[in-house]
Amino acid sequence: MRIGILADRAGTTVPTIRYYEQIGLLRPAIRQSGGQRIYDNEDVRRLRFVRACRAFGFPIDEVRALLSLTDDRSASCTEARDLAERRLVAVRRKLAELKALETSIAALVSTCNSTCAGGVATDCSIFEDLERREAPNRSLV
Amino acid sequence: MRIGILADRAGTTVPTIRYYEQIGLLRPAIRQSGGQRIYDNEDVRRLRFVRACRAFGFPIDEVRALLSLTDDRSASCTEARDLAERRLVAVRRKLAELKALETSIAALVSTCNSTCAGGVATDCSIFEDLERREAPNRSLV
DNA sequence: ATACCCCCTCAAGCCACTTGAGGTTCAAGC
DNA sequence: GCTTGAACCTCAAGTGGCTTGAGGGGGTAT
Repeated sequence: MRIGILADRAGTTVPTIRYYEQIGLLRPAIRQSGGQRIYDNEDVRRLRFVRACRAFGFPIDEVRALLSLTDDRSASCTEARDLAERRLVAVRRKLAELKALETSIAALVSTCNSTCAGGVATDCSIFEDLERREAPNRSLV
Repeated sequence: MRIGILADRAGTTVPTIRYYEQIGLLRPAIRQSGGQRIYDNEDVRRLRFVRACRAFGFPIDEVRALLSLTDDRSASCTEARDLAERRLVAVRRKLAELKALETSIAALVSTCNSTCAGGVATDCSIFEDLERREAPNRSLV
């Protein structure tokens, strides 16, 4: 199959596939006489796996590690589990940050609504709140 | 005061301040004879405001908008509130994504622990789960 | 032969900084 | 007055994970 079909089947885009090939995450595709890349069902499976890992938030380097684990009969399952566990910890940390952030922004909005809605912007409570900096420290998005 | 002091007082770094100046988020600093940037307390206030906005997750362009609102006597407070509300919606969306993600990854880990811990990596339940792609669609981090 | 879509490569752009190289300024101590 | 060393300067490139754009070739249906 050609690259556009692979992209559809794996739920991603053509440039992304070429990008993955370029950084060595997917092995170089076989080419037709005209230079066009040709893929098979195994490529669909691998690309889906990569996209699933990415959707789970694994960075590319960890996807690389996971990919190689899927082929390594000498590796232990605990390596995969440990990667997943570390991901889980990271996700939970981010979740806590984001919850605190949600609380803070909601407070920003509701204070403005109850004390100054419709007034002159320069006097808005949001600016006072932002200058007092009650925002949680967080890894900037 | 010099740039290093400003960085400390605003809880950020020297290169970040220069970067903000470069992109026009902070106005160009006055220079000493030797070329070194000099700041005053108003600069501390503005930089703190910028960092607070960033900590709240506002992208640079929105920080720019918020900064100009702080000075614009003809603007309405609702403009600031609307920006904050849109931010709140975005944060809540991300929060929902992250919660779903947490559930999925936790399932990944616990299935592995109960069915295959210590086995050969190639047979790990994590890979089966990832290939079945139960990950939520999400804006990739 | 023509139209048209899909494909190709290479390069640059995005966001918000961070890092590095290589050089200058300034305050303190001798 | 001289040396040291921290703090400063500029300019360029790197980070992650793609996306976008320019400019051209391949494949197939009419």
